Amino acid sequence: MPDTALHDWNLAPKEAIALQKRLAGRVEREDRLDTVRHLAGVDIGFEQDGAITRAAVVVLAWPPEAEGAFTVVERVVHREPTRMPYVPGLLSFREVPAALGAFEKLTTRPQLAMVDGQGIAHPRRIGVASHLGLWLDLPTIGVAKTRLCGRHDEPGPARGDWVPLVDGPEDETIGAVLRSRAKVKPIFVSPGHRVSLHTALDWVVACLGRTKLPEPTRLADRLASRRDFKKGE
DNA sequence: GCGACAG
DNA sequence: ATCTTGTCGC
Repeated sequence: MPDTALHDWNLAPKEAIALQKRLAGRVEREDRLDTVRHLAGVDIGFEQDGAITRAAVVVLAWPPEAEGAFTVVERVVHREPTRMPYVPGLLSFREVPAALGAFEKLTTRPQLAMVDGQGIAHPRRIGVASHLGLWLDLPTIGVAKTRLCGRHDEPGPARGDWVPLVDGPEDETIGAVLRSRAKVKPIFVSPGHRVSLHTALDWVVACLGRTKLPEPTRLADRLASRRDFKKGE
C-alpha cells in the first residue's frame, strides 16, 4: 500500500518513471503462500477502439478438482474510460486503475493473483503484476505472452522446460521463459510481489491445463476480451 | 544515430 | 491490445 495520496495515475512519462524507481524498492520477493484457497486471474481488454478499458478478474478455488479443472468462485468485470495510451514500460499506469476497480467489486479476497503481463521482468523491475501486487499488498505473479526486456536461450521442447530470463550487466535473473505447451511459443513468468521465481514457476505449472496459458490468466483473458459467453457483463 | 518495445 | 480467414490437430 504505497502513499496513495501521492500516487497519480495520470503522470507524464518522466514522472511515471521516477515513481517506478521509488516503488521498485518496495517490491518484495519472499514466499508467503501457505494458505492459498482462492487464486485470481487478472487481465485487461478494450472496447470501442480503445476508448473503454475493461478489467476482468476471475477467482478460482484452490486446489483444482483435477489437472486444469478449476472451480470458478467469482468473476467480475469493471469498465471505465481509458486514461493513458500504451507506452512500453509504463503499462501499469494504463491498466492498474481499471484492475483496482475490478478488485473493489470482488466479494472474495484471493491470496494470490496471476496477472497478464510482466512482474519484475521490467526495465525498472516493476511491471504491471508487481505494481498491482504492491498496491493491493497481495502476492502476484506475472504471466506474459511475449518479452519486454532481458536475454534468454531457447527453452527445451517439453512442457515444463524453462530457461532463466536475465538482464542487466550482471545477468540478473528477472524471470523464466517457460514452455507451457509443446510446439508452442513459450510464456514469460516472473515474480510480481511477495513471490520468488521458484514459487512463481511452481504455481504457473500447477495451473497449466492443455493450453498455453495457465487457467487463471486464460479465463481472465476470455472475460476481458468478451470471448467468454456464459455469464459476465 | 539505430533498434527494441508487456498490452 | 484489436481486426480477421483459413488451417491444423486432438
